[in-house]
Amino acid sequence: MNEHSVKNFLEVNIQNALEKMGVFDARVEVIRPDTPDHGDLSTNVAMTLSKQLRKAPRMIAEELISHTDPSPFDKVEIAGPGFVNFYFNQAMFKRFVEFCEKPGFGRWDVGQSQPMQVEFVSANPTGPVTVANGRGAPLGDSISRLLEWIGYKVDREFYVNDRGAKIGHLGKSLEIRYRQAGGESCELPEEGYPGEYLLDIAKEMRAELGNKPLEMNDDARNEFFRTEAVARMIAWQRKVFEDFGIVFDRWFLETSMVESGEIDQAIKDLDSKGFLYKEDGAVWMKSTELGDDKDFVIIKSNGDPTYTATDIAYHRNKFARGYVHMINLMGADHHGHTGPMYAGLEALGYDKNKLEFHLYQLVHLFRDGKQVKMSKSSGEFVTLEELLEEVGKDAARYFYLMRSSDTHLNFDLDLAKKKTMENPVYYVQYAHVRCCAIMDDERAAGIADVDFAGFEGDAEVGLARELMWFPDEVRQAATMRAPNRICSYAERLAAAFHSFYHDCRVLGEEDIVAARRMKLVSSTRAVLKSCLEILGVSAPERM
RNA sequence: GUGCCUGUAGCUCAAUCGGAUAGAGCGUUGGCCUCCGGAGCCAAAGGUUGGGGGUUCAAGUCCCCCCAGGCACACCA
Repeated sequence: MNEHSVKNFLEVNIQNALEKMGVFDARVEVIRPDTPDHGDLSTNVAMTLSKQLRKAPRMIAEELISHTDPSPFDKVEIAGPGFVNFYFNQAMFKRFVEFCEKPGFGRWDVGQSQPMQVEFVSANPTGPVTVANGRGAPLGDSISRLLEWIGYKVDREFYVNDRGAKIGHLGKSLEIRYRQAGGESCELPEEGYPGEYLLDIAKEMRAELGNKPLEMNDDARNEFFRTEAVARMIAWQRKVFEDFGIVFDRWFLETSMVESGEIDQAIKDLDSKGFLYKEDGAVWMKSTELGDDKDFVIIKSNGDPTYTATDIAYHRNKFARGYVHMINLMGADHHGHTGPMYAGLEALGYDKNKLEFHLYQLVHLFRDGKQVKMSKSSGEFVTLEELLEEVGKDAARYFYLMRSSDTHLNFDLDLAKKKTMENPVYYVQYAHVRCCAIMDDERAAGIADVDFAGFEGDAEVGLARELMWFPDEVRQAATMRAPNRICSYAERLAAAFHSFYHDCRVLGEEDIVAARRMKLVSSTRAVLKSCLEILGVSAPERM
């Protein structure tokens, strides 16, 4: 329950009416009509109850209306096949708009402070985060924010694959770069990482440590460059995410599970449950017994655990931490990974419903109307860092978030850089700026204290009608893990405000009008600010 | 070949876990503003929701079959 929610408000009213009719178990759904002609709120409950009550929907609707407290409404109508449409009176608009500036407006307690975890990005520490896997960054962060808004305690986590062949190559590459930085002429191996970033890191280290690392014996030196490379890559990535407004609560190192024995233990447990067998020198998991379409390898014939094996151990570690729910954001290319993961965790007896894999589709960049080639060898930028430099944090985050994560994202760089109304992030931010401009005007002082009855006219009511949906939008967006819904809402609210701003003067009007409209302005400012906060976009006071 | 995602206005995308007449922005066309603002507002035109079946009071949404695009299908991570 949330007293600020218009949906909850009507749900309660309808539940009460239904109880008077002797119906106690109905699932009441409140719908926001697509046009004000259909009321401010609507319900289809008369239709859904039709079968159970063996009555025509319109008859149920009539009975429902006769048992409903009419005081909050101008009118209540039956429409179409049996919708019941509710039209708020002015006092109700006033009531809900007045919630907007209350602390906690839009927040819910559905999570009851229970711990939830969101793992996102988790890119290999072998290079910079790219624009493609960078989509997970604002997405994971905003989903986390939404979950916090509905009352969960959220841990943001980044899983670092700091083990295995690729990391070996990374360490080796760094060593070569280190030698090059010292004037040695040597070349990167075939599988090495050719990016300039390792050379930069090598130079930096060289300045600190001189020739010392090269004097170690082979094992110590390999280990040194490996761990040093990973540590410095993480530090770099962490910095980029911070510039993006994202702070991870935890960077979980895969190697920590080697030291703790968790990987071995996970494999042992899978074995003791009877899910493992040997074939072709490798150890396999019988995931087909759990409904998967093929078995997968747990231990390679060289004795190393596979990525899947360590990831099962990792998720087991997560489960042991007691989260009520875990979300794992991954690029769509990791899709094939979910089957084996679920199989492994199910085999170990965990409730797989607690773990949610959320896949996001790929990103395409467009510049000058043409798609930017994303190959690493091309000169065009591909890193998140470069994107930030080019379009700025606000536009980058907003553009990443404005589309549903399960469609491909066409990121228009030119549009993102435009400071015009075509650019949705400016459209929304500018609405906020306008609110601030009015409120900061010296004529604004003191006019808010006048009491008034409600809102008048299409522009005022239209804005009030949009404002009051914020809590329900938050709830819906959080439930669907869909920050893009907040973008849509913010754009609708901004549009309603720009329209209001055009039609209705605030400053200089007679007291009661000014006070009424100022209420809408300050409420809009508060709600827009909250929207932008969820998106991780700044809410400027002037532009 | 198998699995997943996508297909909606000229373009980019929405559409409340099945709701009413499928909506925005851009673009096009035409209007409005001596304003707290032009980084603005209003309006019009633009649709067989890829195609075909099915489920029901109701389908862009759910099920089945096609078509098209994308992504995966390793002893990589």
